[in-house]
Amino acid sequence: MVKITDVARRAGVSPSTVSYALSGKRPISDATRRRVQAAVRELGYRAGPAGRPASGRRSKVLALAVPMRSGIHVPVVTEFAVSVVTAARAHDHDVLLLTQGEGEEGIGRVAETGLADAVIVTDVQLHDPRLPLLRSRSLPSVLVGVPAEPDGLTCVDLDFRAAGELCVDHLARLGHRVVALVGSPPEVYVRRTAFARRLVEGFTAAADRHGLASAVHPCGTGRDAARAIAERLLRELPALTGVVVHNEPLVEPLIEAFEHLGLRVPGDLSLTAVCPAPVAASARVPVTSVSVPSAELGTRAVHLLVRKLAGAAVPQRTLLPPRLTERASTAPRGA
Amino acid sequence: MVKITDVARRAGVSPSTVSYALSGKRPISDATRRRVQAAVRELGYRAGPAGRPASGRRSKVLALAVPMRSGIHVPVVTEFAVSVVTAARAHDHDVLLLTQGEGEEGIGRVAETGLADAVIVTDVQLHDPRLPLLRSRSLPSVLVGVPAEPDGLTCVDLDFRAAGELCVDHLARLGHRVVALVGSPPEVYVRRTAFARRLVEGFTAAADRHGLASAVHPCGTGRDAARAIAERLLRELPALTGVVVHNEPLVEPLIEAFEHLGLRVPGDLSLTAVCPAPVAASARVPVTSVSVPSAELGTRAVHLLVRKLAGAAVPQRTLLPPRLTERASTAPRGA
DNA sequence: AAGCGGTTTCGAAGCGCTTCGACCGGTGAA
DNA sequence: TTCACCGGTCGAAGCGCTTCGAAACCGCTT
Repeated sequence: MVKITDVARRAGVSPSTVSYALSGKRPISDATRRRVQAAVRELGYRAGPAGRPASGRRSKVLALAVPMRSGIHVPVVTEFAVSVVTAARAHDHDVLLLTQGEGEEGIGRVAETGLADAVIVTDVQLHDPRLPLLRSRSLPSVLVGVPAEPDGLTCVDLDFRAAGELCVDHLARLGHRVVALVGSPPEVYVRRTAFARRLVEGFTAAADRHGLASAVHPCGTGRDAARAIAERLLRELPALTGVVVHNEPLVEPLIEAFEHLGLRVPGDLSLTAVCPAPVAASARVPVTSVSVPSAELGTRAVHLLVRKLAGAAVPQRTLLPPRLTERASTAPRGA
Repeated sequence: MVKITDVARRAGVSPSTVSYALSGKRPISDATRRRVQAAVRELGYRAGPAGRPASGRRSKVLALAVPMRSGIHVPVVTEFAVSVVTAARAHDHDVLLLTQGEGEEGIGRVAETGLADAVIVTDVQLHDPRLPLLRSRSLPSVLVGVPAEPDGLTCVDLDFRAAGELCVDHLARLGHRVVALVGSPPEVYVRRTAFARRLVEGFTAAADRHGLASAVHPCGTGRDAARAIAERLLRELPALTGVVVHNEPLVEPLIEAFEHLGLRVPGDLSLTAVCPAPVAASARVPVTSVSVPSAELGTRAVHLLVRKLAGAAVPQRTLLPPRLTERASTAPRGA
C-alpha cells in the first residue's frame, strides 16, 4: 500500500503538503501541486481510510439498511441498492450493506463504532422500531418511506397517496364507476408499512371524490391467490370494471385469472398497477402503471444524505410525484 | 462515541489492559477482566474500527463485488448477497457493496486503500478482467464461479457440469432419447461466463454418454423468445421429448409456449430446469429442477475468506454437488 | 533478607492521515 | 531601508486502538 509519506518523499515535500495539495484546504503553489500530482500518479497513491476515521474525520462510508422482509419485491430493492451505490460513488463514498436479523442492532453498531458516517434506512414502517435509534444518535440518516411521526427525520418516497389517486383518476376519466384495489400481502399491512397504507388512502379518497363504488383487498401472491381474489371481487362487485393492483408478483397471475373467468383485459376490465416499469411492460397484456422509481429514490436518498453530512439543511419530506404510463390494459368502459 | 480510554478510566486500568482484556491476547487476572467487562457494559463500549486499520490491523470489512450485468437473475444475486452479509456478521465482519461501472476500479480501490480486508467476486467470467488484479494484489479473495485459469485463486460454485449431467441422466433414466438444452441469453455465452458453458459441457457429455440425440440453444428471455425457441426446437427435433432449461425467467414462458403448441408437460414433454427452487416450485407446472444454492454459496464464500484471512490454507476449488428435486414436470417417455 | 521466576499491568510507540500553529522568504508600503 | 503582511511550506500533535518491552508485584526458595 502506497502511503502519503511515500508520495511526500517522492515529491520532495512534507506529508502535510501532500495532504493540502490533494485536499485543496490550503493554498499550494502550482509548481508543488504539480509535483505532488505527478508523484501520486507515478506511485498510484490513493488516500486510504486508514488514518482518516482515527483522526476524527469521516470514513466516507454510507450504511444501507435493507430489511429483506417477506412481501417486498426483490428486484425493486436491488435496483434501489444499485442506484445507492452508484450515487454514493459519485460522491466519493462507499456503501456498507446491512440486512435484517441485524438491522436494528446493525444500525446501532455502525453508529457507535463510526464504521459509517450515515445510514439509509429502507422499508420504513409506520412505527418503526429503528426510529428511536435514528433520532437519539447523532447519526445522520435518510429514510426511504415515511413513518407516522416523521418529525426531525429526513424521508424520501414515492408519493403513494398521489399514486393511488392517479390510478383512480385515470379509471374514472375512462368512465369506470366501480373500482377495486388489490393490495399487497396482508403482512405488509399488519406491519403497517407506511407506503401501502398511503396508497390505500389515496385510492379511497379519489374513489370517494369521484363518487365511485370501491373496495380494497389485500392479497397474497401466486396463481391461487390471484384466482381466489378475482372470483371474490366479481362475486362481491358484479359491476366491477376497474382494478388497481399494488402487488408486483400478482400483476401477471391476476390478468390470467380474470381472463380465465372470461373477462378480457382491457375489453371487459381495465387494470392499472403500481409497480416497477419492467413488470408492467412485460406482462401478457402490457399494463398501464405508475412505476416505482427505485433508482431515483436511491439517488435522491444519497444526495440528501451527502448534503446533510455537509451540514446543509434538507427538506424533511421529499415525495416524488407519481407518473402514470398508459399501456394496453386500460380502455374506456364498454369500449 | 465511547472510547477505550473511557472504559479504562471507569475500570481503573490502563487502555492497554482494556485492549488485552477484550482481545484475550495476553493473560489478564480474573478480577480485572471482570471490572473491565462491567465497565464495557455500563458504558456501552464497542471497539470502533477507528484506530484499527490505522495501526495496520484488519478493518473487519469484506467487499462484495456484484457486477449486475444483464442476463443475470436478480433474486439469485440478492439471495446470495444477503447470505454473504449474514455469514459475514457471524464472523464479526461487515460487507461493503461494490457494483459494476466501478467493479474493476472498485476492487483496486478497496485493495489499495485497505478499506476492506478481502473481496468476494461474483459473476466470474472465463477470462475475467478482474483476475489480474486479484492475483497481483495481496488482497485475499474468493471467486464465485470458476475462470479458465483458476490457479492461485480460490473459487466456489455450484458444479454446473454435474448439474447438466444430472438433468440429462434423469431424462435418460425416464427413457427420453432426444433432448435439448435451452440456455441462457446469448450475451452470457459471449461474455463466456464460466458457469453457463460448464453446464453445456455437462449436458453434452451426458447426452453423448447415454447415446442421446441432443441440441443446445441459447435463448433470450420473454414470451416471444420462448415461443420462438419452442417452435424451432420442434421443427429441428421432431422427436424431442426432453428439455433442460438453464434460464430462470424463461421457465414459465417456455412451458406456456409448449402447451400453446399442443404439447402437455409432462405428458408429451419432460422438462427440467437449473434455477432457484422458488422459480421451479411456483411455475404453472412445478418443475423438476437442480436448484442454484445461492445462499449456501454465499456462506461458503465467506467461510473460505475468513479462513484465508486467518492464514489457513483453503481448497482452490469448492464445487457444490448439484441436487435434483423431482417435481411435476418430468415423467417417463410415453407415459 | 536477598534473589528468582512468574504473573499482571502499565507506558510509550506507532499505524496513516489531517490539521493547527508557526516559520520562512519575498513583496509592497512607509 | 525597515516592517508588516502574505502566500507557501513544514513540523508536531492528535485521532482510537494495538502491541512491544519493561516495570511492578507476588510468593518462594535459599
